Amino acid sequence: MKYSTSKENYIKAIYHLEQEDPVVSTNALARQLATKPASVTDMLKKLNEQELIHYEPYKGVKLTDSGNKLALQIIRKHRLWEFFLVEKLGFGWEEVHEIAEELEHISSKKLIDRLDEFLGRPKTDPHGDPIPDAAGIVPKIEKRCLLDLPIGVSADLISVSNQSADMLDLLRHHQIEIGTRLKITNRFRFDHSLQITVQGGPPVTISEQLAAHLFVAWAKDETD
Amino acid sequence: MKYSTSKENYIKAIYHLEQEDPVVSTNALARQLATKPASVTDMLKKLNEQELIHYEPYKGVKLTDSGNKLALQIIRKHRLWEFFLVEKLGFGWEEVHEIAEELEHISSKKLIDRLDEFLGRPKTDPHGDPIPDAAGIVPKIEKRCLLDLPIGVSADLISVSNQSADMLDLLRHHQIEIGTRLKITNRFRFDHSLQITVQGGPPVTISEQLAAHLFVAWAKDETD
DNA sequence: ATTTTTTTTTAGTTTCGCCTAAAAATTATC
DNA sequence: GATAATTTTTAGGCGAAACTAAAAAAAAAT
Ligand SMILES: [Mn+2]
Ligand SMILES: [Mn+2]
Ligand SMILES: [Mn+2]
Ligand SMILES: [Mn+2]
Repeated sequence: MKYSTSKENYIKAIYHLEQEDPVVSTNALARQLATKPASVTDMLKKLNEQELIHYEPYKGVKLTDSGNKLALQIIRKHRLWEFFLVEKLGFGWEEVHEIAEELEHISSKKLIDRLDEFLGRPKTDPHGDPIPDAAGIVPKIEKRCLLDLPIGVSADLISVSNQSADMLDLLRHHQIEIGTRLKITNRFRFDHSLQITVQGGPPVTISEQLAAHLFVAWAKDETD
Repeated sequence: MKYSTSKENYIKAIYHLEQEDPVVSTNALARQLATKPASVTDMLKKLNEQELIHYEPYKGVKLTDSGNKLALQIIRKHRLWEFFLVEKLGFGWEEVHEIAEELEHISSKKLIDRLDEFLGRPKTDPHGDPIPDAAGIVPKIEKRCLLDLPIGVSADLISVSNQSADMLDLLRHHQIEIGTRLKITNRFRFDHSLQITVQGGPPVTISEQLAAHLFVAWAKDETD
């Protein structure tokens, strides 16, 4: 089955919002898709008709199994294209999201499987997000928010949960990227800002806001 | 300026039809785009409004300079993606046209220039058609129809003017592809079929129909 | 120069995806 | 529990891109 770009964007948005709250509201969707609640209601009726979602008026929305499967296919395409753009074409990781937003709607299944193979079946995209495989299975990645990292423990940056150009600019300024080793050396009560070291370099401070978007992994017993 | 997929397809179709006849008819466009003449008339009014074409009722249509420029950009994208699909992802040359028909509408200019660089700035696509450069300049490729090749002169296959799966299947059966060396050993008056050798192998016969879609280049004095 | 045929345009609909404004349902507050 | 605020849906409409059927213009044939 083939769906319009617009429908695919709705399904993907519902998938992402479901991660926060298992039942998705009309308003939340309208915000996410930069559209109006009335337009969302229209579309929800159609998606319900096609059994991609479970929808009852006033009761919010959930993906059906086939909706979920479709969402994962679109996310797979999005993240594989992002990987291609960064690794093969040399794009900066803050430039790729917008382009992938278009490429994710190219319909050929064979194309995406060949691309996956060509790229070496990557497990994560340039923002550290996991890439679902052809069967829709999402590799589980162990990660915790940087805010939860104990002082003095080294951890590697696994992913970022905000991919705005502004945030990624800031990260580049601190010379932080996916894979960079971070260690918290101090926490400040007043504004919850953190003093950290980057790759063992001199300590710098980052805001709570920034830290909240950084996700890291560390070994349980590693206290170097 | 950004145009809809539909408008881009019209502009490209007009460009291709102009190569045959400098003034393009409503019916010819409808045939090419698999749509109805009435729909074409509707669209021509809009394209005229946007000054992509010169259109007067009943007088046919021509691209304006900006329409021509746009057509070349779309063709550039189409052919670069086809090259990518064959050379990097290992697709057969008969599979790529349909996928490129979608990819050609991805809007990022930077993407296409990076892709061009990544591919090594190819001059021709997998069907032997020239790829316009970023400025819209089409490399001029010397070629003549195989039907015009004198008997006994060796020539290389430069391009094919039909990319249907059926025709490309037939070529594969004869082990003919772009770059293959061909020589005519006999012409038959009755049906204008040709006896040819492929890469110096044993002679085979091909129909006039097939030969009409094959374009070759040979040196003036080469008579080996 | 008519008449016939073909091509093209106009008129009127349809579907999709969006909008605004107003109504209805739900949720929060007093 | 009534009232107020918020959320969601309905009603009506719009632009894009297609369609069918009918009218008009152009081209071909007699
Ligand atoms: Mn998208
Ligand atoms: Mn990403
Ligand atoms: Mn196309
Ligand atoms: Mn081609």
